[in-house]
Amino acid sequence: MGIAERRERERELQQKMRRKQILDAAKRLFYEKGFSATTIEDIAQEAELSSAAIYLYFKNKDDLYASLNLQLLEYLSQRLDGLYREEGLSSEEKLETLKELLYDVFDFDPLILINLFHLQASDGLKNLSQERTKQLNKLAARCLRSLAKIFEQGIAEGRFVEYNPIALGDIIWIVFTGAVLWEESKRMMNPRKDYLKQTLGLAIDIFSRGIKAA
Amino acid sequence: MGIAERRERERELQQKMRRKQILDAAKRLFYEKGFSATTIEDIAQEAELSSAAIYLYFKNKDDLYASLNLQLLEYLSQRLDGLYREEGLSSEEKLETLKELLYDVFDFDPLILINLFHLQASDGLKNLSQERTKQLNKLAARCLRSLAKIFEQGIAEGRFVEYNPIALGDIIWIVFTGAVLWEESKRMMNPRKDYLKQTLGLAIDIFSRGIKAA
Amino acid sequence: MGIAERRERERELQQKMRRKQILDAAKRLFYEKGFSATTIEDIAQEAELSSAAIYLYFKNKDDLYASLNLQLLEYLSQRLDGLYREEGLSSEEKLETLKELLYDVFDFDPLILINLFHLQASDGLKNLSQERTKQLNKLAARCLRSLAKIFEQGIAEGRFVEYNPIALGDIIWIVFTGAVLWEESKRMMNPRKDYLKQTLGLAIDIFSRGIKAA
Amino acid sequence: MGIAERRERERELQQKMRRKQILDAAKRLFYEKGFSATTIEDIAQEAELSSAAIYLYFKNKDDLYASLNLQLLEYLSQRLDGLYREEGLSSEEKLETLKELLYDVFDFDPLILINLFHLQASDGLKNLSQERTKQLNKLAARCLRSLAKIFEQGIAEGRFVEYNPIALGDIIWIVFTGAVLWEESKRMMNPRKDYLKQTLGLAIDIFSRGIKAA
DNA sequence: CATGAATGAGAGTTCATTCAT
DNA sequence: TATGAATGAACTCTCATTCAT
Repeated sequence: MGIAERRERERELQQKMRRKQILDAAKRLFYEKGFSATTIEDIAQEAELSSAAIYLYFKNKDDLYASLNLQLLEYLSQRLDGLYREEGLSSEEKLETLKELLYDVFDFDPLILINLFHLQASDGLKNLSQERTKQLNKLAARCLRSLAKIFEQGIAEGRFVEYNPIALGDIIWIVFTGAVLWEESKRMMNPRKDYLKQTLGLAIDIFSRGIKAA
Repeated sequence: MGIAERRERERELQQKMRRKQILDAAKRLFYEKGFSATTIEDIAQEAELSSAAIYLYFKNKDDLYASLNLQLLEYLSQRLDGLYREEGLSSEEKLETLKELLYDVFDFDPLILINLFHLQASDGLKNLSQERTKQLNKLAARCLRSLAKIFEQGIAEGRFVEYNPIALGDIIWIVFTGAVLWEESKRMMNPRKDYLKQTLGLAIDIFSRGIKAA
Repeated sequence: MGIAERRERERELQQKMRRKQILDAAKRLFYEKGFSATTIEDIAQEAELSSAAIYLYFKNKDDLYASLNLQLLEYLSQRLDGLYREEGLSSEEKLETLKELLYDVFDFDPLILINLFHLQASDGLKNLSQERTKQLNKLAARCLRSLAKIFEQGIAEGRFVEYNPIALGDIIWIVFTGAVLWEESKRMMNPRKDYLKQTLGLAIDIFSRGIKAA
Repeated sequence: MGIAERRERERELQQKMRRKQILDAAKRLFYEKGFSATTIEDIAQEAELSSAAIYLYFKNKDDLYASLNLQLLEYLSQRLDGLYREEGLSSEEKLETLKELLYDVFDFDPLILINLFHLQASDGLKNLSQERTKQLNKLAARCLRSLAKIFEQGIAEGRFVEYNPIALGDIIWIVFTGAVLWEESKRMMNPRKDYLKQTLGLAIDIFSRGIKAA
């Protein structure tokens, strides 16, 4: 039984590694060539597998794509939740920290993040299965809720102007996605330095000043 | 001669109408189903033509797509340029007007605007012809320049904090695209009311407060 | 009535010129790009007409192609017939003259001649109407008969070895077509000087020596 | 290991058979209907495969066509080279043998040979990839060189008149291609007996007499 | 578990040809 | 007579997906 168990565990590990292998390959390719221009065959080659093998790990192309994004959204959601629950920081400090956090998340995996926003921004969602869409939405909603909560706090503490905290959360999200996509789009034309950190930092600074109670 | 001339004019009018007919059909479909999921056949049917006829008016699918976007970008570019050159308004008033302007542009043709941002945000650009990409970039650059100029003015007048005006222009652009895509994405899940105007308004208000010189 | 007549004549002249205009354009294009790669639109543009207009003068693309070839075949047939009937020349002199004649025909219109042999050599014939095929065959047969007759004479006069004159005619034809196509094919790779005259000359010289009665 | 090896071998065999299956189907169809009138679908059906499957074995239609021709050209090239290097034969005997050899090659695969000459004679070459064209030319050049060498020998031995051996090689080639195409073209009109052997034989006999040193 | 082989379905595109004007 | 506009019918090629092994 011990043996069977070990085998079982090994198999699962193996499976997870294969999945990761495929996801990594896909991530790179989707980022480089875009979703529709990336073929399963491409991914298979990059992952050193046959294209048929992909289907052992993912139901289909869309599923693969969504899996990719869920991963990061989960991470982001956790980080935001953590920030919101952080006891030792004032709302203003939290906002300051948010700047770092968002850039951190981007830095953690820029490719996947851009993929995520592409998904949000384009065809992607329309061809996804209901179930996947639900999952993605649930996570995105959780992220936004965490953001809103931070503003709620600040308002309650009298440090922020009394705007609708949900709207404020949305705006942060908008700035984040907009900035990532925009800087990415600029980089596509002219792959120079990466201005995201600066742009995002400035945007959030201005935003902070803009909501600070007089 | 009069006859020939009239015929000529009529023919041109006819042509323009056909183009518009096709562009309208395409716009709706791209918006509904996304670029790659929309077939030429779909567009042709929607426009009540044969698919071969589409090729009389557009070189290929990409060309059709780009035409769609150029149209609006041109419009936006003109409006922004107009605003920048407006003599009677203070920088602050211009910022206030910008809010309206952006919403106007969205209202003028939401479908096409979303298509435009999808293009920026996704696969689109990668598969476009060099020439088209250049055109699009040129127009986008012009928009951004107009935005930057407005901030330049405000800073020169001492009304705005001395941030880099180009970066400020970028941030407005980011907020605009981000907001349109985000509200759109929300609407896709749950096509309720349209919150863009409010969200965009609030974002720009906060932004204005944030850059106002003390 | 005189007027009507003149008009009638003018119209016919006009028609003939248009036909020629089209045939010339087609000839050049078929030669340059090959039959199937040449579109009616191409021809129309080259002839400064609309593609629809082509159909006023030719039933369809194949018809146009065949017309082209009939023209030259007719010319060739007449020349060969003339040579055969020539009274003042011995069979050997006729063979010598044949050399010139063939090169003349080529020189008269290389494009069309190559087209003709392409037609013989490739797809062309298979998609032609029965009627056209018949016409072409009749003319080709007449050419070959003339050639055969020349050899018949030579044999009767005891100057040529007693080979089957029809076979000899075929061989001349074979050498002619083969040489034109081969030199053309060489020229396609490397458009240098034109060796046809030499090659053809040498081939026929050798052939002459080969059939000369001892 | 033995098993893996055997499987490997079996797979390769299978692959080769499929390729041959396709090539055979294509050969027949190209011959019957010509290159451009033959669709991939036709070939697929004849080979009892899906049209998509064709693309597993050949890059595209042109590639398929060229493969067909390379095959035979290679064979011909080897045979000619062998003849040229043959030690036991005099130049005259080699010429005699050439007659047989050429007919042999034709007999070996008339369809493919005619396809080859069609290719040389028509559109084909113009739409082929540079690389393929090069390959074909290289082989054709090799054939011609072998022919030229045979004549060189004969001239050196004083058995042939001192014509340019390269030109003589060309003429043989011309006669061969011309004869194949011409007899084929006659057969197309009237599929009776096959006179190629006779015609070719006679042509080369006459040619031999024509270059024999006095 | 992994894969090579195969395919169905469809996409974009081209073009000879027609027809109202 | 001439044409601009339109189209039907193909054709080549691609790709996600399946299945026997």
